[in-house]
Amino acid sequence: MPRRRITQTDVAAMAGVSQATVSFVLNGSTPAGVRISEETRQRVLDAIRITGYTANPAAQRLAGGLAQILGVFTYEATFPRASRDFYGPFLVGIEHAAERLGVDLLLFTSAPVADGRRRLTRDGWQRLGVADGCLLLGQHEDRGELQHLLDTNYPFVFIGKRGSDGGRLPYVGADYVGGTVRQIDRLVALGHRRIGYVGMRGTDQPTLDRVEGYRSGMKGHGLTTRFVELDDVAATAAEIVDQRFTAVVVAPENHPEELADELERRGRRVPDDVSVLLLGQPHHPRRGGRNWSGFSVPREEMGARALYLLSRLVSDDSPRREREASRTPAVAEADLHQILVCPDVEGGTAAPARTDDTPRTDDTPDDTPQTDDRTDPA
Amino acid sequence: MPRRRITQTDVAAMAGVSQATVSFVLNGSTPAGVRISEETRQRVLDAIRITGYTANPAAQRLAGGLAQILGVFTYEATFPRASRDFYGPFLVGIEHAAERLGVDLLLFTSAPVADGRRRLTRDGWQRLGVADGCLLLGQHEDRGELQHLLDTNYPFVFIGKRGSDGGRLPYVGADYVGGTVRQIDRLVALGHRRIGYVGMRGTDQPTLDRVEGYRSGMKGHGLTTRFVELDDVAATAAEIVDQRFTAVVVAPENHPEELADELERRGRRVPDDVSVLLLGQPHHPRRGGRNWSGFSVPREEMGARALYLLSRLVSDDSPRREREASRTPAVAEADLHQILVCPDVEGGTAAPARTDDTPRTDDTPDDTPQTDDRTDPA
DNA sequence: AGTTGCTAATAATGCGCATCATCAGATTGA
DNA sequence: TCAATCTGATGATGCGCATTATTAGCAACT
Repeated sequence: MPRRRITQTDVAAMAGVSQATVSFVLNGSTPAGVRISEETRQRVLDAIRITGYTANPAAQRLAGGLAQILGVFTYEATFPRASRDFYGPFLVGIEHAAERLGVDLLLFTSAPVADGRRRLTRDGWQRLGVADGCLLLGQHEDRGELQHLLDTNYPFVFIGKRGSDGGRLPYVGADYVGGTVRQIDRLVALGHRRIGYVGMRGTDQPTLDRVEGYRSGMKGHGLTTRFVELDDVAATAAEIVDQRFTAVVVAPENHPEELADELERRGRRVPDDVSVLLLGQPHHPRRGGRNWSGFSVPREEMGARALYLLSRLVSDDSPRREREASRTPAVAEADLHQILVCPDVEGGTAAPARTDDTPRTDDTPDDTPQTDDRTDPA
Repeated sequence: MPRRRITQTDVAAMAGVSQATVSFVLNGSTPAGVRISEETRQRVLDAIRITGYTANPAAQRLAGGLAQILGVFTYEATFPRASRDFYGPFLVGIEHAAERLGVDLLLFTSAPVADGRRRLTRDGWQRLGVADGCLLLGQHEDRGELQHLLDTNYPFVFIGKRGSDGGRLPYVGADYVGGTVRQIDRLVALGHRRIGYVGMRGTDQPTLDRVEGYRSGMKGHGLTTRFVELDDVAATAAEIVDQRFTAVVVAPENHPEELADELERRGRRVPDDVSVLLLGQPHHPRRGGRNWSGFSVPREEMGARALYLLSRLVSDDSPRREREASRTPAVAEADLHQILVCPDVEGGTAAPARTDDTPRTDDTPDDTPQTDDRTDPA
């Protein structure tokens, strides 16, 4: 029935104590040697229960406390739909975690968008302050933007592995390397030897990791790495046919659906003539699309794990936490960088190599030394 | 480079004015006859530009201003996935609108969840206060919860039409009635006469509206309404066969996919023998699912429109707005209740009635008076 | 009796901002 | 020339909370 917000002062009045006492009771422990008797504590708790008091997050935050609000900043804009399809699952995981943690989520949709990318501008990061901490997702470029966060000691967690610059940045990533290695293993087990990699020359972490996985997987079997990197899907398909690949691994951003169509247009059936493994989920699942074999990125779990991690960082950073630092262990160094397994997907685009089609009929690895199509720094 | 937040006081110092002056400049107009000369105004704006100042939303909100944060409360929990699939599109539209409005979104994931439904408890609504206003989506039950919002004059907008209780509640809904009527029209145009309705006895607004649309559509053509309301999908299919329906309209929550399978198992092909029109989108689109004919609910647009409406209500309610109320028109009464058209979807589950199969071969409406399967209050 | 030590609480302060009440100085009117 | 009016700004206050500094009360020593 109250027209006005119920404040700590209201609760205090009802319990016959001061506002400060209510605050102390709510925050559990006693900052500077302040103690509250069990009796008054109960009286205050009763008053809270009766009035249905809940803290005003804005005030909490302003006073330097925690508002139980965690932020989500997405570098990619929500539109066009494409990115939304990709980020949706992360959000689902994040929301689920938020539900379990009992926190609200703040989506920073106000940040200015320039050519499809959202920027964390100098002033933009000030708005992050309403939230106790923030999740960052997507490829970002600006190094300087991050420096601010580091400097101000604002808690944040990246979703997606950070490579070169990642030393001090907490993140939850996916094991693209391991996932890709396993795909090579699968193909080899099916008898494939001429396995191509269709990849963009992106410098983003997932691409780098997939390439690394491919290299190391092929090397492990003594096979030669062969990259196909053409802009045009049709040209790529032609190249695959020319090179007599019996299998290719493809990153989702390389239009696998169209690629398979092109292959079949050239008389190569998938997977009968050519196996195609997808290194991640299709970006734009469409009606009647193929049922891809490959691995999947545990996006929901990544989102959830990232939020849990953030939540722990936040409580570690809170002033209260620093005082009791000795009691409970802080977030372990090891937890700051989490890499999640990308489970294999059994679809319909992988099949045993056709022995009459492969250059060699025996099962032993191709051991003729060949030069790599690319210079390999490793 | 600043370690600390930049505040209005910082800006004021740089511009050689008082903090209050900065606030006035930022808020544009002059609350109580306060005037700022153009010259100082420029000096302040320059200082803001140089420092990259941005208001602290928490402080703004605490001081009774607007934080440029709009809330989203979902009555359905995010998990299980089902509801997420349904609510996702709304969120997409909402996010898009938020981007354009330059506001952040606060998702109230902290509200307690009981058997899949999130509750807006007495204390929970206090947390809404961080946001300037709030979007409510999903079926809610508790009348009392809403009363609070009304009482406190907190701006909010429902997504989804409000029926009985809707008089004073602003909402953006979908025209289920009209959409359903059009489906009947389509079927009749295809020669169908025995058109059944497969519906749950739900009392939610969409269900009520679909039933109303079906009734009025059938009546318009002088046809008899025939409802099938069985718990079991198999039994429903059997009933459809028994009744020799040549077409049925189905609500998405009634497992249309399974229903069609059951029909075909009974030797009735869809759409050759029985046309099936879906009254909304499939709730769980699955790989290789049917390409449904029917209508679609413009969920993204609903989300976006709702946020725009909310944004306008918020600025109307702000104290500043009330002062200049005479200058710009407030939100018109008419805009408070928006009903969006549900566009037809041309899928593959509608076909002309097979004349050899229908009880009558002529094209004239069935005019033999028959009693309704149900009592029709209309 | 006076000092120390301890418990249990309160008063006071500030976070950053919006807003109201006030005020100094310039201009006008009689 | 002195009050009345207008212009352009400032000071003070409070939003609701966390936190620090302070105090009141009381038992235990010396």
